Amino acid sequence: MPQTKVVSLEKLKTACKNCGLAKLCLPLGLENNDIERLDAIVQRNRPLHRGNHIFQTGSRFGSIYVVKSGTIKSYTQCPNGTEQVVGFHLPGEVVGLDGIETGKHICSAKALETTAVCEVPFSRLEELTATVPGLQHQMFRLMSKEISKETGLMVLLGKSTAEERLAAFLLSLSVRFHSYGFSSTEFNLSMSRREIGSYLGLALETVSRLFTHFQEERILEVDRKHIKILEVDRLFQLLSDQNGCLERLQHPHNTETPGQ
Amino acid sequence: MPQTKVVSLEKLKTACKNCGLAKLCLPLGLENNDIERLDAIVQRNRPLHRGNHIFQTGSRFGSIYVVKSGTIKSYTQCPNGTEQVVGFHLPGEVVGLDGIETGKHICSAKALETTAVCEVPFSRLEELTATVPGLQHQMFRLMSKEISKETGLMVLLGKSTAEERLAAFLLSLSVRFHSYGFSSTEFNLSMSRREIGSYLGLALETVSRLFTHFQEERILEVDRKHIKILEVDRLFQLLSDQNGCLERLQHPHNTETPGQ
DNA sequence: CGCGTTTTTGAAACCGGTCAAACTCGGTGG
DNA sequence: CCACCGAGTTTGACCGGTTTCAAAAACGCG
Repeated sequence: MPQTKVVSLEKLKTACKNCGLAKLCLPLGLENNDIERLDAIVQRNRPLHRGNHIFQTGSRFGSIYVVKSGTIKSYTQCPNGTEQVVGFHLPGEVVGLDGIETGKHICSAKALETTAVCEVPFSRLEELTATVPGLQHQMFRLMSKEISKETGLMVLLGKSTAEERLAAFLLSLSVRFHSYGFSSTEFNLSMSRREIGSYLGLALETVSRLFTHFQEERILEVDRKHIKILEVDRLFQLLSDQNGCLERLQHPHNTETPGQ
Repeated sequence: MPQTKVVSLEKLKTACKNCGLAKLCLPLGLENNDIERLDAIVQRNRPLHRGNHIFQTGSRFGSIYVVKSGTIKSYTQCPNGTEQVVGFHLPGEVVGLDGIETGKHICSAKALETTAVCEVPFSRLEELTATVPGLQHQMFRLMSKEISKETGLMVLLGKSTAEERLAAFLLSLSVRFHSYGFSSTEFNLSMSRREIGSYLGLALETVSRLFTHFQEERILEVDRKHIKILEVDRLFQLLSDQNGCLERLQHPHNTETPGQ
């Protein structure tokens, strides 16, 4: 392997720190200048405060966003006032793909805590994906992953009990935190019980009861927003008993290299 | 407008008849030879019989498929034997996008009746999307639509009652049949009560009861697989009462031209 | 015609939702 | 410094929609 490859990887790591989207390029070994070109179109906005919106339902779609730190909640507002959470986005994850089809966002996205995002203007990204073939493939993969993730959630919401849903949710968070370099067993929930419930199709009281139940069972230690997972295996058991198919669908983060 | 444009549209219609994917190009006005190139990579396989698989869970991903006629069901098999339906695909709709990310399909797809599909080898499609910029955008739109559709279903499964789910399902079928040139008020269900229930997260008995209930209410006429919608408005009412947000999410088939 | 599959219908059990009240915590202002 | 307030959470009791179990009926197919 020539020296340029090493330099390229070094560049990549820097770019990766700047913007989670660059992670996409890693399996691909893009050329030096390609990475710079990707990096160049990324806009780094100032951090969002709790409650700030990235975009709202119906607003014009122009960019996709990569979470650098913090948490983004995407949700829809029903006419009767209640909101329905459709996703939580952790560092490294992408928000806003829903708007591509119609040119308008079909849901709103707001920060649950102080959050930094990278804005990637979509038209400029498309120019780039057209000229960098590997990048196009990565975009397809990214969107395919989003589809798989939602399919998994569908299965969860369609078949599972409240217990299974919360277990799956906690494991999903655990896996995702881990893959982004945080602890997989101890973390803070940035969302409320109500928001978890909305996401999982449960009443907030049910979520609360389940947390205390898991604590009584010594599966978790719960202190308000702080979660410590004591027995991951028992959480997994709760899923695999009924819905083994979830493991496949729910955790698309065991990213193996494609076509290999 | 020059003559070539007219010829182009003529070609398009032919291509459209051959393969639903070509529909994607319509809003774009692709050049003559571009359409031919798209058309050239499409493989037309012989019709599938009821029960035949297009692909199965874990099999290598190589192509996406466009339904020409009939119905495809995509589903996952849980280890305890029960299956979970994750989608029904009508003529004009695409199957197999889930496999792009990992290179393996995460669900199985089989024909519910005699069904014809076009096979589009993905690597060749990618070559084409890289050289035909408009086609790339259409692919992004297609995948974005898939994401929106699943988001809508998530909301449906998370919040709604059994009645609302079946109403949404019937309306979704109605809209889709209509947009593909069939009657929007009278059609045959190619799937069983059990499959509908699995898809909507309900027991098959519940689905059956709801059909008789809708019939008693004179909203539907049901004769086994044959459905006649008597009062579309009342079906819509069932949704809008609680979940007005579904209208936006559930029916991404009101395709307006993007960015306009 | 007879068999198996699908659908319908009934009755009982249960999970989770709803309503209501108590409690905790963080923040604010007297 | 503490009393107060409101949002978020916990806990309890009750209710209702769905599931489950069971059996009969309808239909499709050989």
